[in-house]
Amino acid sequence: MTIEAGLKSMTDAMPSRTDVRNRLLNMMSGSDFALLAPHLEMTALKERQVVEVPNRTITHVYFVETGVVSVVAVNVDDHRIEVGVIGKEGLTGVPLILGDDRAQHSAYMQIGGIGRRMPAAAFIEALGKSPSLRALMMKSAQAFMIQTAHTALANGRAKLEERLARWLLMAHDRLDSDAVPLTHEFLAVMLGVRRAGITVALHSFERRGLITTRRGQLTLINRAGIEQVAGSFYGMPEAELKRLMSEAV
Amino acid sequence: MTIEAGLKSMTDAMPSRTDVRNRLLNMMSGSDFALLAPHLEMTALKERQVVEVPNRTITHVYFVETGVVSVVAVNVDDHRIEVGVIGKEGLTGVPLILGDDRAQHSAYMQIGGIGRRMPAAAFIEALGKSPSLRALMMKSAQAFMIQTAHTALANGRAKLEERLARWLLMAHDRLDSDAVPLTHEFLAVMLGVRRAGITVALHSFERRGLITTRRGQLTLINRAGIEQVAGSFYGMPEAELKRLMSEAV
DNA sequence: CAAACCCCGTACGTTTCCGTACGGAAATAA
DNA sequence: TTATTTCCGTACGGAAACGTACGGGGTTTG
Repeated sequence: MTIEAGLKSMTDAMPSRTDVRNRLLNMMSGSDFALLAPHLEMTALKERQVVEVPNRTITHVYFVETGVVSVVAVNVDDHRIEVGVIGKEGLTGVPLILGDDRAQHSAYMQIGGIGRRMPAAAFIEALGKSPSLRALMMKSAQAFMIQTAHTALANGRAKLEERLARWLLMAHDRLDSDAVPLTHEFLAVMLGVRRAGITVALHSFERRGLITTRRGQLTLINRAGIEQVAGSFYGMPEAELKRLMSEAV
Repeated sequence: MTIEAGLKSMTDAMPSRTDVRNRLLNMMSGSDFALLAPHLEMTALKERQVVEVPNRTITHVYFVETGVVSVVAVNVDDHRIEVGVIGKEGLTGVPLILGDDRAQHSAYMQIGGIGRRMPAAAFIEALGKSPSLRALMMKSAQAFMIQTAHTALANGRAKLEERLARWLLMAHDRLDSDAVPLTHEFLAVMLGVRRAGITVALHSFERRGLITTRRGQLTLINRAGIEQVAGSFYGMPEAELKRLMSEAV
């Protein structure tokens, strides 16, 4: 199926489908891809690069291929916390899918990578033309919403170590390597806790043989063990994503 | 406009628009209302009545008119926390709007009331027929999503008193009275904290003249004061709801 | 009208995490 | 190489909320 679709898109002038690593672009029908392809632009997504600013119009949607986007809710009092992450399974600009043109949250590359982007207007136009594309994008939005709900659950009920484990697993799912290139400081911002709290927790993980650490980087070496730490705070949104995407044919 | 639309729908056999108190049903076009009306059924929404069960197909959508629905995320380990509330501004069954037929979360009447409900299948069919209805429902879904994101923020960063104040304000927005008929126990479940913690916090509110309390009920008597306690954890989702609904014409 | 139940007030020791802060080691810039 | 910056390890007192529990006063039920 993938091969067939890939070959089909080869006949188009636009980016060949075979080298696209975003899962949504991969799985959508050839005709939906053809609708988007003329507007897709390959782009580097550098660490800390901002893709959405709260209260501002969304200019582009980004189909992430490698790297991880953090979506961070911000208060007027500068309280902030991550409400979701986006990687190769998704795209930024979820509000556009629901007919809103503005970002409520801050979104930026937490871990650098690459992706394809297209202007918001072109994306909206394509959505208007294709019910099947719309359906797929809405399932993606739904998956993101489930993730956010579980972030709320974890924030309210889980301990620091459980939340940290959950975050590492979500990042790992979206990376091609076991290395997570992040400082304690940034992990702390995402989870809304002290930097020192992260340091201590990671130490504990390391002592238990779950990860190794270096300055500005940590590496998962026992994923199953980390899953055990996260317990039931990890997994449900991931299973739902799988379900939604398989339903989407 | 409302009058005109109201008169128009009077010509139909189905529920007259004038006595409908759900804001979405109020504001949608006469033709969209006509699309739904034949399937709408007036229904009592009793305290603790379950409207959605996790992992089960959604049978009906409920347009709430009075009362408050709690949407509660549940873990396999029975950790639970409220991720959103729905009142007269919205409807239950948000996943249906996004093309999913299942509920991820538990949803039940936290405060009893009345509403109109319709079978999921009929709702989906109506969505398929009317782009404008779809647009309105998606804006509603978007508003709910924003609320959930801010619940995640509050759960992660706010103190118990701030979160409790936020919850009381959100409930108050959806009630016609200043009385909130709830036990400490249920407030505790929603916020994911100890019952005793709620008791102490409410006491503090009462001492400060913000509320009065009775067994199984509390009454807001100084809303501005409660807003001050909630600080910036309250308000943003409410403002966004307003914006989204006014944009929706 | 008594028994049972539910709800609230209160208490105490404990856990978790915070705020803050300081110094040293590693990386980067000059 | 040296200076500067960034990042990490560690520490300490304190705040917030937890788990648990007990009793008493309302409210419902038999």
